Amino acid sequence: MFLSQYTYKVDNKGRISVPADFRIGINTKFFNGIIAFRSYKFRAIEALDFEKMKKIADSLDDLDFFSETKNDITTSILSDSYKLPFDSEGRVCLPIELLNFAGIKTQATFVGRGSSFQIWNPKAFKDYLQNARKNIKKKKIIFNN
Amino acid sequence: MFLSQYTYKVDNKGRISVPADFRIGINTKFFNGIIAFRSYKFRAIEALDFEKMKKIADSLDDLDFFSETKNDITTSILSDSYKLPFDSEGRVCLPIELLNFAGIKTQATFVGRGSSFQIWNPKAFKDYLQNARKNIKKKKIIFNN
DNA sequence: TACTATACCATGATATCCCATATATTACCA
DNA sequence: TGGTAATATATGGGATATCATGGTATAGTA
Repeated sequence: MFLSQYTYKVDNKGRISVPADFRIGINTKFFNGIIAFRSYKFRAIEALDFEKMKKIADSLDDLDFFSETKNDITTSILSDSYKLPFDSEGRVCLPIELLNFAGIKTQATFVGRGSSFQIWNPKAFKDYLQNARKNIKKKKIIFNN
Repeated sequence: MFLSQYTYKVDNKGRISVPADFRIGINTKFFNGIIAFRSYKFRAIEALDFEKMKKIADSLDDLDFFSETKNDITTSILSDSYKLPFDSEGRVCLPIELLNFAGIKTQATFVGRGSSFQIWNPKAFKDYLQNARKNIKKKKIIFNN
C-alpha cells in the first residue's frame, strides 16, 4: 500500500527515483516498473503497477471488438499511458509530455494513495493539500479512529 | 499489452518501424508480423497479431450465419486484411490502400489500445485524442482507484 | 529486361546499463 | 547507552546497447 509523500529530484536526463517504500508495493512479476498517465482530476501524474493496469485494460477490452461505446475511453486511457521501467537503481524516466502536463521541472512529489500513487509538482501539491485541509475543517469532517 | 503512442517516419518505400515495445507484445509463433485492416469507425488502420485475428474470426463464426452484420463484417474485415511481415529491423510495409484510407504520408502514429493497436495520421489522431479527453471530462468518467 | 519486393548492412541518436559517491538509516558491539 | 561499522538509498556521470532510419544488394515477378 502506498502511503505518505516523498519529494525527489528530477535529473537532467529526466530520471527520478521511485521511493524505495513504494517499490516494495509494486508487483514486478509481469513488468519491472510502473504505468503512468495523466490524472483526469488534477495536474498530476497518476501511477500504478502493470497488473492493475491490465485489469483496467481487460475491463475495457471487449471480446466484442466491434462495440462502439468504449472507443473513446479505451483510447484516452491506454494511448495516454506510459510503461516506465525501473533502472537498476529503481529510477524511472518520466516522458516530457507528462512532465509538462504536471508542470514538473527539477523536483517532484510522490503522493501515496493506497492502491496507486501520484506524482506532483511539489508546490502544486502543497497548495492542493492546504486547500483540502481547509475544506475538511470547513465541512467539519473530523477524523476519529 | 499495447500502451501509449509512438510517431515514426514512413520512408519512401512505405516502410515504417513498429515500436519495439509493441513488437514484444506480438505473438510471432504463427506469423512474424501483424495483421492490418481499415478501422470501420475511424480514418485509421487497425492492427493486431495473428493470434488475436484468429480469435476475432472465431467470434464471427459464432454470429448467426445468415445475419447481415456477419456478412458485412466478414467481407469488410477478413477479406480486406493484410498480412504484413516484419523485416529484420522490425519494420512493416504499409500498403497504399491503407495509407490512403488513413491519410498517412510522411509520418504515422502508433496508438496502443491494450490488446490491439491503431496506426493514424499524426495530426488526425492528435485532434481525435483532444476531443476524446474532453468527452470523458464532460461525461464525468473519472478514474478513481 | 524492367520493376517490385524482400533481405542485408550501415549509422547516428537515444535510452539503458553499470559503476561511483554521498547521505541517511540500521545493525552491531563495546 | 554511545559509538562505530555495515547497509540501504538517492543522485550523478560515463560506457554500452538498442532502436529508428536510410541505403544497397539480391531475388522474385510480370
